[in-house]
Amino acid sequence: MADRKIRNMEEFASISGISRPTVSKYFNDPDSVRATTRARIEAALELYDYRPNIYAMNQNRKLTKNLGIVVPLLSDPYFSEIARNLEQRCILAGYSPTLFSSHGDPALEVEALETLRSLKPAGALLAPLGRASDRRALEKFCNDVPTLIFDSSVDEIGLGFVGSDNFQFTAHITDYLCRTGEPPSFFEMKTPANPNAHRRRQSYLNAMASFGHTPDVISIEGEGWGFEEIGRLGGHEALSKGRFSTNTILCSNDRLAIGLLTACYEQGLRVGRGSDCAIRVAGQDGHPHSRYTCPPLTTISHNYDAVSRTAADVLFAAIDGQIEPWKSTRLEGRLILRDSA
Amino acid sequence: MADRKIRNMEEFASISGISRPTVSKYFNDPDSVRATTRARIEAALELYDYRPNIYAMNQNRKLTKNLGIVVPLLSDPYFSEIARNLEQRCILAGYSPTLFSSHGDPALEVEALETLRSLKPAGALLAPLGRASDRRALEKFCNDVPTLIFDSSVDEIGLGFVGSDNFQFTAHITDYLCRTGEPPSFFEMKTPANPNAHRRRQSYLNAMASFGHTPDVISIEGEGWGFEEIGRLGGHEALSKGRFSTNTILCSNDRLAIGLLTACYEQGLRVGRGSDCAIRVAGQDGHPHSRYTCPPLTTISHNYDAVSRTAADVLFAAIDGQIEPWKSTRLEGRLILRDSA
DNA sequence: ATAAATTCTTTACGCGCGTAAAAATTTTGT
DNA sequence: ACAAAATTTTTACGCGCGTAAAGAATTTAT
Repeated sequence: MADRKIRNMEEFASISGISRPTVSKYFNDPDSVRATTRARIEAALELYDYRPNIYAMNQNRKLTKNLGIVVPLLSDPYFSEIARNLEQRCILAGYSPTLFSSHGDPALEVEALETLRSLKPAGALLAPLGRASDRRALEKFCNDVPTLIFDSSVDEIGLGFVGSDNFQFTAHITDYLCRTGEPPSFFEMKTPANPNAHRRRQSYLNAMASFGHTPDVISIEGEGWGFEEIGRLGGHEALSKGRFSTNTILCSNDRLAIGLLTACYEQGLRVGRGSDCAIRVAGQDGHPHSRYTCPPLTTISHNYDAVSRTAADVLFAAIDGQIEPWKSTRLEGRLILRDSA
Repeated sequence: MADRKIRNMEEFASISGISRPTVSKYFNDPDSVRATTRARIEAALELYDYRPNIYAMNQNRKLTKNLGIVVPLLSDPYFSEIARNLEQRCILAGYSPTLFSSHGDPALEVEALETLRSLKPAGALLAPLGRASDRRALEKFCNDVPTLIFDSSVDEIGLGFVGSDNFQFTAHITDYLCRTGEPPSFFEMKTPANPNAHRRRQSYLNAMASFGHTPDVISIEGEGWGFEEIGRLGGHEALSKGRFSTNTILCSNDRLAIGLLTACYEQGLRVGRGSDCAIRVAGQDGHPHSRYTCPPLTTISHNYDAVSRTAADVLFAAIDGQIEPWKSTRLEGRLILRDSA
């Protein structure tokens, strides 16, 4: 590899003996130039390894291939997992995804959207913070950029919504718990960040009513995104004050359940469905970590793959010009039976 | 807020009655213009909320304020945590960080660096994949962009290296384990992705030798970044074949330990330091999740804050022109005593 | 071989902004 | 009120590339 440094397309074009517009055409679609010129360009590419500046490229394109992916919190493995999945789909479809995390902060969420705007994206996949989100900012962004909302819905903005069917989630796992033991108490945060939490509580209430059981909701204090610690502390308090009316606890999400499991451990309570166990604990989400708790956590899992595939497909279709009315797609979860309940 | 859409700085300038170069100057440093003009601009800003295109801005600057942060795998909470920490420091220092994940793939790591190049970054913070990294590509990048390597070192490239003192880590926790019970066996992956693993094994061997104990290294099979599952499977095999020579196991990292804890649970082994426990398990890293395992994991924790602060400071200093010779900074870890060992 | 079709080169402009230099304006000092 | 100093406006070019149009060159068809 010759080590002369190529500064721009102009230089690369002249050094490879091809005109710049043709080189530009090549980079937009290698098949759009004659085979012989393509070969010449690629030969030069071998020698000088030049790459067009992606940001300059997108500056003057009518339709860029940029996509934005915005998630509330990358340090939550649930989001990092789904973000990774989405990124790969975008790349496979020929787009250049850029990932943003709101870090749980509504101001940063708006910031991320503004930065994203500068990329002139062809579209965006956005998982809003939820309750705390700046609705107006999101809506404005959706008006300018084809945006698919996923994970947690915010009004009827954007191209549509793709997420999990939280009613089905909770109904399904509540049903399972009722059939296999005492009906569950419901363990949740009093002021959840995510609107899905409300759906889950409601679904729990519905399910319990339909089975003829008395519901028992324990709403614990705690702000922010440190769900495990919130669950642990709330769990300690609830356990020591005997606030659970049954021996079965359905948590609003897996991270809360993980914290509760720790609280149980710390109180010497054996968790599981064996006769030697004092308590059953179940979560919701199918969090990547739930397999490795002790005991492994029974949960109802998002269909990660289907959610991200559907979300990506809807966005790609919209970018390709297929206009569809706003639509909400909610995918069912899969019950994962493990030892905790 | 008037809802006329501003397309570019030209439009915003004319609508606010200020010339574009002055507006440009304002955005680069609001204090560089007269107070009255600043007020006029900001008044217009209230009305029309325009934002300069960040990518166009950086196109023609000699020194941008862009920074790149590249980590091997965002779905590992260790990296997402340190990435978040670094991002905030960059923002506070007035930079615009962009986060990239290699997703465990060397090709994507190179891709990320190439994309990053297009941003004309003032600098980069890079945590290499390790063994699998394309050394030459990294080196070339470091030659062009002031880059600080963190977490795992690769030769003496870039401005320097900041990470944890893996020798101290393992020596310290090995010492603790020896003093409080049986000397530990060492549980690791045979082909670890991260070079730190080798230092930890070596340090374990050294420590055991210095205490006059016979070392016992169990190297398990497994490729990739699914450490928990690797640890669980390897743990099952090692446990059932009786390959641990003592009742104390020091894992090469926390994620492996988490998998091993699950294996212990599944084999009905009680983990902890109580007399009723069959086995002690310790990890290394201070993984965000280690607090919530059952039992909570004894580990030696990275000084996340100091690592990221030092890394950021070294980079900022270099960007500000302070030329220092290449230097490796390795920070000590803090022993976190919990119930598992 | 010749005409038609395709592809390439040349030329030129645009994206949204940084930045430099000279001219015009405003502010400051006295 | 006046000159000096500080700021702003005007003008112009550059960053790295997309893209359109017209003409030149090459390939394909007959």
